Amino acid sequence: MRARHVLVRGNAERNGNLDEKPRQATILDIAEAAGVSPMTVSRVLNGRGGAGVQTRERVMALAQSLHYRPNAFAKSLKNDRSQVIGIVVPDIANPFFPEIIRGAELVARPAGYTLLSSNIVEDPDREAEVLETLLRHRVDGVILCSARLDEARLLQAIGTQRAVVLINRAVSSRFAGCVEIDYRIGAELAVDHLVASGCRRIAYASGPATSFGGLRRQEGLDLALRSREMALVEQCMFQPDLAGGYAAALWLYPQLHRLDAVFCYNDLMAMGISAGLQAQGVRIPEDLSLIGCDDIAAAGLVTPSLTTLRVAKQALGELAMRMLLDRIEGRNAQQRIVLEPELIVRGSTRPRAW
Amino acid sequence: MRARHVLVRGNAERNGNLDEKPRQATILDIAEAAGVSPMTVSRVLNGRGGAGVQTRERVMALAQSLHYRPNAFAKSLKNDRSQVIGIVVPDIANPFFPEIIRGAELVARPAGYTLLSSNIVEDPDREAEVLETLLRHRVDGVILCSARLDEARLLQAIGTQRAVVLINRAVSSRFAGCVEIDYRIGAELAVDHLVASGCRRIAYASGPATSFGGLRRQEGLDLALRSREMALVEQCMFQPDLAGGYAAALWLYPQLHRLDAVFCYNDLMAMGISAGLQAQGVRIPEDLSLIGCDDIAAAGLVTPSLTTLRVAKQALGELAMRMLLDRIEGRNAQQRIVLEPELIVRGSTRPRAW
DNA sequence: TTGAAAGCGCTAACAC
DNA sequence: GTGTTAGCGCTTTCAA
Repeated sequence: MRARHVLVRGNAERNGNLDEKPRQATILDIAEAAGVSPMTVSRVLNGRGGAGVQTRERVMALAQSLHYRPNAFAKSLKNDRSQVIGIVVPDIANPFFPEIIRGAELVARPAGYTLLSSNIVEDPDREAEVLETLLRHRVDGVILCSARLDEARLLQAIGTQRAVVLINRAVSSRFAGCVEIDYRIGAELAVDHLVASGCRRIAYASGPATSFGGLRRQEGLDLALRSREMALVEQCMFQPDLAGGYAAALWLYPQLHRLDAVFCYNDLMAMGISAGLQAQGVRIPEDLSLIGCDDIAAAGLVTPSLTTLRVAKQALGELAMRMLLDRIEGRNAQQRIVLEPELIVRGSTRPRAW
Repeated sequence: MRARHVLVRGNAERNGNLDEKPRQATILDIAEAAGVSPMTVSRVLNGRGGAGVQTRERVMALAQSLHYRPNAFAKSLKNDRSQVIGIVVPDIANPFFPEIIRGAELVARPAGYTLLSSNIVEDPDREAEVLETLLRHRVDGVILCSARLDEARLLQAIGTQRAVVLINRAVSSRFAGCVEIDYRIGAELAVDHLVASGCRRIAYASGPATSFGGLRRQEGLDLALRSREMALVEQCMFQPDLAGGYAAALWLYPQLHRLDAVFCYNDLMAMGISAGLQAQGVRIPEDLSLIGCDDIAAAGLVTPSLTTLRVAKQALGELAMRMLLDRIEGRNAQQRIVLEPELIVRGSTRPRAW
């Protein structure tokens, strides 16, 4: 053993109380025990070259036996990188989003990043707050799903983030990458199908007014209907979840004589409407056709099974994460990705033959 | 303005490249600008007393205009507390868990903690890995849902965490707090109901072998059946999700002549089984009664609607988080909480009158 | 009321 | 191959 390094603090001194668990071992503890400098330990532990074989082995063994665990803070503070990525979703309880998170995770983990997911419960203020928290934690990047903030606040909030990818919300690609679903095409497909199956009086049960995707859906509906010299008969706005769907059902019930189909913001809403109306004796699709959006797992299991626009949720998450990693590393090649939804025809709409 | 503090680094120097965004302002930047010491700034920003009114105002204004944002790492490194709590769930895509997370969040936020949720995709190795990551990030505590690790690995993994609460997994309360569902009582309720509605030949579609709650369910079934001089007719083990349910349906189909009811590990499985069997022409509940567990939102919407054991998911999360906060602060008063599930009778089991 | 010094754990940059 | 120095941003302790 060579130079012996100064024992900065004895164990007794480091523990406030000797009864407590011993403090986490640090690189310094290993260095002392191994009789080398902290720097050498750091090198070994990080697999950088330039360390004698015996030294390496001694250090490794000690790290093991002292239960050494690198302190992520110290590392991040030093490196100015946290290896953490934030993902923000409007509602974790909507099965649409966990699938996106899964996809993102699939890409993030092998790349050495940890995912920090936050749920904003459909509240724009909370969204700003969450973004701020992520900023304080110096996340290396953020994926923001269906941002509910208005343009100004959004730009302000993401302006200071290191790298951002938005899902279902477009901004100039200078500020963030975007992965979008082409809901206009989706709406077109839906209208096509409804009209072909004999529907003429279509309503739109929209979600939050602040939803970018919701606007796109509506534009798509308007365009598709106008090209057929039709128009939306009715429109209502409720929370994009089951409870919102029930509420929408109550609202729709007295208007049923004027309608023969409802296009819904998402599957949860459609399922709520379906259940709510059926409880009143309304027959789906005989009395009313219903189309959802997302194709969450439950859509195929409810009765009647839900006709819906399928979105590749996991792919969405994967693509967004890949794009974010590119942006973090300064490879900004791809700025915008658009996915097209697919119409899945099931039992909540009348067959075309009708 | 009084003493002028040394300008440690000019802005140009601090930014590698002048074209890049300016670096995040630090407490030092504010101190320089305000002509006070960093310490004073720290005091003001943290609302600790002991700072002149004018000083305070000057500092506050500067923090604002420089877009100061505290660096969570530096704080944590210094304070040895991260104000972050980890929550680990087996599968984020199972609607059961987002509800727990929501409950936990509800309690954590007002207490000043951020939630870091991780999904282990039903893989014990991944669970150990995730726990290790949390440890590196020095989370202040961990809520572990339905831990899949065996006892030895579990104790090892949680031994070094600062505070731990387990959901649906019991260990000595020295190591962790526990919040449990009393699945034995649940199973008893289920058997009661099945027997009363004329079922005699009951099977159990179990989830992961490593699930503590799964074992409890089975024990409950065994006890309840034995007291009636009955026994499980059959038992199978599949993934606790929809796909697992479909698989179970395939397996069950050829055995149907020997069965009149299946108790399922969770609702997702039950829904999968229900859909799978109905696709084969099996009538539920006429040919087979089905009971799920959890009462996720979809359970009431599928056809037939699912008889199930309702668990207070959000309460579960809230209670666990409260217990964890207690533990973090050394108030270990309450060590174990048990919640009882409630039988929700719906359409997937025959009426008692039968 | 305010400041100086020191250190949390780790690692680039530069010795040797 | 290995060590020294310095500093990431913040706060505790002690001093003025």
